Amino acid sequence: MTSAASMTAAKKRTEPKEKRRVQLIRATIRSIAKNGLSDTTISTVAREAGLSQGIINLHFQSKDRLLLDTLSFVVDEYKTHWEKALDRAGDSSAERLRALVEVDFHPSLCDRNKLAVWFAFWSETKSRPTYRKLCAERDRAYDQVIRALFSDLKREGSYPVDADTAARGLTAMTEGLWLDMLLSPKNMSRQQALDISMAYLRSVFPGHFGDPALEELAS
Amino acid sequence: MTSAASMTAAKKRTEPKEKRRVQLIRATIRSIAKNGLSDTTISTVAREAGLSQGIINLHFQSKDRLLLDTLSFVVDEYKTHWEKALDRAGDSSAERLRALVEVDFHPSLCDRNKLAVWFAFWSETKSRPTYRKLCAERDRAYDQVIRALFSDLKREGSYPVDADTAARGLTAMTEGLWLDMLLSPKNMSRQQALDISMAYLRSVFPGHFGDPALEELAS
Amino acid sequence: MTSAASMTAAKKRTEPKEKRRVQLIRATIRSIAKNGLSDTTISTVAREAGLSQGIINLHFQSKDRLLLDTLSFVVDEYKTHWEKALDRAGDSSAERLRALVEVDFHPSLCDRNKLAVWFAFWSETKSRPTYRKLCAERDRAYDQVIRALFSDLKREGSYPVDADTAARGLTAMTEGLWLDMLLSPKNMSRQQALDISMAYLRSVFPGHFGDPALEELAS
Amino acid sequence: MTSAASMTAAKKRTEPKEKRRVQLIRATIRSIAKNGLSDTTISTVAREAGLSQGIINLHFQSKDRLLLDTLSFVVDEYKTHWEKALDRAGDSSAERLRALVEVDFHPSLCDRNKLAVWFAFWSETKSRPTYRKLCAERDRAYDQVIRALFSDLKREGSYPVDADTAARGLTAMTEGLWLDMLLSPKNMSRQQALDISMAYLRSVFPGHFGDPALEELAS
DNA sequence: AATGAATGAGGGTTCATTCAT
DNA sequence: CATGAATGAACCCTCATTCAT
Repeated sequence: MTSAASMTAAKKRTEPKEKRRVQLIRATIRSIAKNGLSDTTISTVAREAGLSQGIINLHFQSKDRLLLDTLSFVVDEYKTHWEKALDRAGDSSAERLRALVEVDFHPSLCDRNKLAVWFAFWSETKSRPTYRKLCAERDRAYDQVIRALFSDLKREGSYPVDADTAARGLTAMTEGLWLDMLLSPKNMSRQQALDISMAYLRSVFPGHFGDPALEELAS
Repeated sequence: MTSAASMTAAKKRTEPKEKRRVQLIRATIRSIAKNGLSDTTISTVAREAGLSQGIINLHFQSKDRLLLDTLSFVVDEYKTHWEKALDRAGDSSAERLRALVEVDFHPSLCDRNKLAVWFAFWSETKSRPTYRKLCAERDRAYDQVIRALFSDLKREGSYPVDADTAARGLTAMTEGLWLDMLLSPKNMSRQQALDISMAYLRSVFPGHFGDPALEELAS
Repeated sequence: MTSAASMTAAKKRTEPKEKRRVQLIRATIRSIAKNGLSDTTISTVAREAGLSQGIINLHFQSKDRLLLDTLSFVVDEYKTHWEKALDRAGDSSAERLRALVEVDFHPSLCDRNKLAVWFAFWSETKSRPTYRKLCAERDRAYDQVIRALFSDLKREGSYPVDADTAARGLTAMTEGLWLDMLLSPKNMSRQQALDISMAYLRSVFPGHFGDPALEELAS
Repeated sequence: MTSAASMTAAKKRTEPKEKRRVQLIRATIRSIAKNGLSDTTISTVAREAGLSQGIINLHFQSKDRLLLDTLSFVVDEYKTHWEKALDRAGDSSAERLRALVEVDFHPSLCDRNKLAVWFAFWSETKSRPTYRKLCAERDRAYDQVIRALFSDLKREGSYPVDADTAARGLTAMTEGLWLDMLLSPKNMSRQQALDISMAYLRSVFPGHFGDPALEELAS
């Protein structure tokens, strides 16, 4: 057997493994959304994935690991989208800020299943240091960028509000809008959430962030 | 035996029952905060209350009812404080709005244990219609009042923002601030949360809601 | 206080006690009939009696004692009726035998609640020596009398069957008829059971025990 | 791999499942006989089977279903033996009747464990419609055959007794004999029970059913 | 004598995990 | 790799018993 052949074999053995993991993580997300975290069992996840019960302890050592890896998956996905958005955005702080807000309400991140997952883990953060650690990383990086952008904008013009205060208001508002979308999607669409966020930015930085009509076209 | 004495005797038999219920509900709140909703068992609640396991099915028919009654308790408590705050507040819309915001961050409502409870139930709302119903009631009443106040204020001066949009931004921001207080209390104190909210109101209604320095003194 | 007075007082204290015991035993009988022995709890009995839960351990030391006393009650009642019937009966063996059979299907002994109790205890006899002992006493006394009567009758005429065999056949048939009355009362009335028993006696002792038409009038 | 081999493989996965079920049902029968129905727990059954507690809810969804399936098992087994006996029996009604009586006291059906089960379920029949339904089926089929045979015999000769009355007397006597065997096996052996039954048939249909000495040889 | 709140052992059941296939 | 039968700890709940009133 040639080295190339064995490599191929190795690939074949390991690559599907990663696919299975993702398949199971997606099943976990659906199960948490459908049944809640306390009613998510190895059995509900396996059923959601269309596989047998034993498979989870085969690919993850335990249910705890599955949940942690699911959280990691969502955290990483969020970070990736957010960095890509910054890369694609223009140079102006306003544009970059808008890009971040838009990605927060982009369908691929902001769907109800994933929101359910975020809040499920957040709500157990107080009792699970491991969850907290994973979430905290995301928050720190995100906060820094947002604050920097707010500082930049503040320096450009003369606005009454303190930059940090306004920045933390935005992140809080985003989280609150996510909650509203989770609790009653009929009363809060992604578009409405985006509008509310942009209105906030306009009132903090009058003159920037165009006017509502244009926003809608842009999205 | 006088009538008063017999009344006392009668009370003694029935009153403790309600006291026990409240005692157990408070234990449930602590357990949810300490262990998370999925790790809150009849046993953890009983231990938290310093009583035996059997007592919970004696006063609540099932664990499910205990949880529902706990949610009801928190919902009712919130509503009560909020109505009292409105009663005490002055006549001006600005004052009434400020009163509502202050009550949202008042220690008796906004302590970390209760926040943990709110988010625990919110996060299972998608899979538990009963939870949703209880939460929805609270939200509806609250939203209406907030929007009415925003409408009033908007009518008083000429501000650029749409009243509803701004109102929904406030409720979202409040929820987001609660989440931040739950996730990292070191980074978000009640006072900071209040400051951020008031800053939001100032930027939406320039001229109202005084200036930051005064806020701090007032609290 | 005179001696007479204290005796009266003592009576008053003890007499109702016995009444309560009987009241509770009757409630136990109803509960066993209604719920079965395995679903008869202290609570179902208390409810059936219209009294509080604690009362049973007050009058009986334990649930086990309550059940044993209930069995004793039924056993004693049966014995009493049966002895009275013999006292009232004439001198001829045939008459005495008929009297015994009639008492076995007399409404006061042979009602469905009590049948349910008999079979409930019988069915646990294998695992409960105490039950067996109580039941065995009844059986022994009853069997002896029946066999004696069969022997007497046999001696009077010349019948083909062995007396003991025929006697044991009768007791077995009686028990079987009780079971049929318990299982499907619509298919087996007291009168039918009596008819079947008398027909048995007639075929064992041709010439005795009149004919069916007369039996019916006699009952 | 041949088709036969794969069939074997397939069998190995599914067949043990049915075997386990029967194994557990047999354990249930032993437990009911040993402990009584009210003291038969999932734990006693599992211990009797030498397996773990969880296995019962794995193969039967609940304890209730285990009990129902146990009853069904005994009912079916009885029916099977009884039909086979009829098949093997000769053509004459007398022979067929004797065959039925013999099967009622055949060791494989009439052992004390199974009798305990029959009476355990019968005694709860009043409070459990599901038990009643299962038992009623057995009774109906059995009664019809017995009555038909009694009718046939009656038509053959001229006997004084009503066929139905005599038939119902036999079934009742059989049940009563079973009870006696359960309550005091020392006083009632299978042979004695058979003798008593045959004596009954002889006295109802004089001339048929040979004489006792021959019976003994035949069994 | 009677109540009913409280207890805690033990019931049925669920479920994460293991392991033979 | 994947399965699913089997395990047993831990869950929720019931219930016989105790005890303060």
